[in-house]
Amino acid sequence: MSKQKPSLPKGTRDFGPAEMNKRHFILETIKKVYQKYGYAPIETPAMENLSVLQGKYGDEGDQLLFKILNSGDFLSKTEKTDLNSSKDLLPKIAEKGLRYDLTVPFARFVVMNQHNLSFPFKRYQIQPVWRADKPQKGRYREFYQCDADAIGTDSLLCEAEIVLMIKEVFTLLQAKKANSLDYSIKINNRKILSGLVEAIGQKGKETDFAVAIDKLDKIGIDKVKEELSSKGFDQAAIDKLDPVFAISGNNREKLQAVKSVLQSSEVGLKGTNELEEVLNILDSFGMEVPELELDITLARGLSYYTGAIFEVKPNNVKMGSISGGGRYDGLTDNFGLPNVSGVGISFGVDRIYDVLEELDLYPDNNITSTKVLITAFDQDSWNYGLKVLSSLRNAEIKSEIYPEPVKIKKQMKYANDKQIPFVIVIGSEEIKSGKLALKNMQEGTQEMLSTDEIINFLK
RNA sequence: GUGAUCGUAGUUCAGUUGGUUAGAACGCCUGAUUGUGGUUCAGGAGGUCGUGGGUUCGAGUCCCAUCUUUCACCCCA
Repeated sequence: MSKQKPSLPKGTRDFGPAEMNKRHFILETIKKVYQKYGYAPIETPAMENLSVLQGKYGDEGDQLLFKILNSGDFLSKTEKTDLNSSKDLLPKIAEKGLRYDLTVPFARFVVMNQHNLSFPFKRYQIQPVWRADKPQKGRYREFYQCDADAIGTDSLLCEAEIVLMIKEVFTLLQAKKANSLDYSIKINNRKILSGLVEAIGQKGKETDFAVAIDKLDKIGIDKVKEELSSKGFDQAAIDKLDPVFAISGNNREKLQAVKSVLQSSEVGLKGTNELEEVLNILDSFGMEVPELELDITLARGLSYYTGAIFEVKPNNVKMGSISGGGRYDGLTDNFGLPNVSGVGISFGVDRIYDVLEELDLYPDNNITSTKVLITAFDQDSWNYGLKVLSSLRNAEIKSEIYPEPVKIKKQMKYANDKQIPFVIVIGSEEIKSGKLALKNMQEGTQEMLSTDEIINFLK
């Protein structure tokens, strides 16, 4: 018998108590904001039928889906010739997959429950998703997304509220003011991108255009032009983009500049009008959002977006986007429910965790642990301690008793390791007098108090 | 998917041109302290050097494969 060392699948992690406390802080913050804006919680299964997932995320996305092998004798349904190609084999041996994001399962949920839902339907959903990616900085194979989506309305109020929610979440997360997260909420509209492609006479090449222009801040204008050229955009068309690359100023000024480039494109102008309306609504709220930045080059990879798109980028930490979203018109169409538009946002908890960790932004007293530990010298004291414990818990004081009356030193060490601030020591003298020793672990001081006095003190 | 990179005690890491019994710090356990943690002091336990092959009289060290880590590209939260 050889003992095997346990290990985790690539790109997955365990979380200890200290990490979970911080993660809960993030999750609770996001949840609080979602609820405040009228979103209701739902959950969907970890696995979906592959037919639901495939074809929604683009070719790259399909490759990153985790597939689940069919149960039983899965080979019995295959032919010898299927073994020649993974493409032929796959659908015969796997019909389920792990969810890749929360938006597509949500669209499925909406279609399946359309007759029970009241539209517009606003839901939030906080669950893990899985991607068969190669792990690297800020990239895991299992990670949590926190989505809020509003479906069944075209109102641009939803877009505006998304901006407000993003701002509120990141304001609340920065409980510790010593450092701060410098971030931008980037916004754009897929219709503007489509309009640009149309305006330069390259209609049909939207995807290549989006992929290339999205890299602008990373690789620069020249490289983007090179990439466009290599994707078959002719030089005259590329040159027409120069005014776009030159756009600067505040959000309103940028919008005006884009409009002039898009004069010939109906869809492009629709995009700029939508963005303008979002800015107007934000003004009506009377909220200043200096983090909001119109970025004509923002594209985002997911292929289902059709209107506004969002992305939140940290500026003082090297990390990809920590939040993203946008409007999608055709997602429920895939499942037989046309003409339903949705818009949503997703926070990437794992990346936000890494960013807050790097900037040391967690509040100091984030630990919700035991407040008092009862220790006992012998069995009689321990039995007495159970009554005390019961009283403490009835008074809603987080408390525990060391499970056995072992050496007091060991019990003390346990309290110390677990950072329990108070310890009650019970021995024969304490039982006799009814006054228990309450030790303050931080000060090292100790006083004799009755159980009631202890409860009043700790409450 | 492409290209690099890492792996030695619970943890972070040393380990010479290949050469006896693989070290340190921190942590852990025991005691100094039979009614008290965190400090101090003394002692102790703990490693088939990621895994599997190969070269060699001899491999932690060299070669190959594989898994894992980290990172860039592609793409993405």
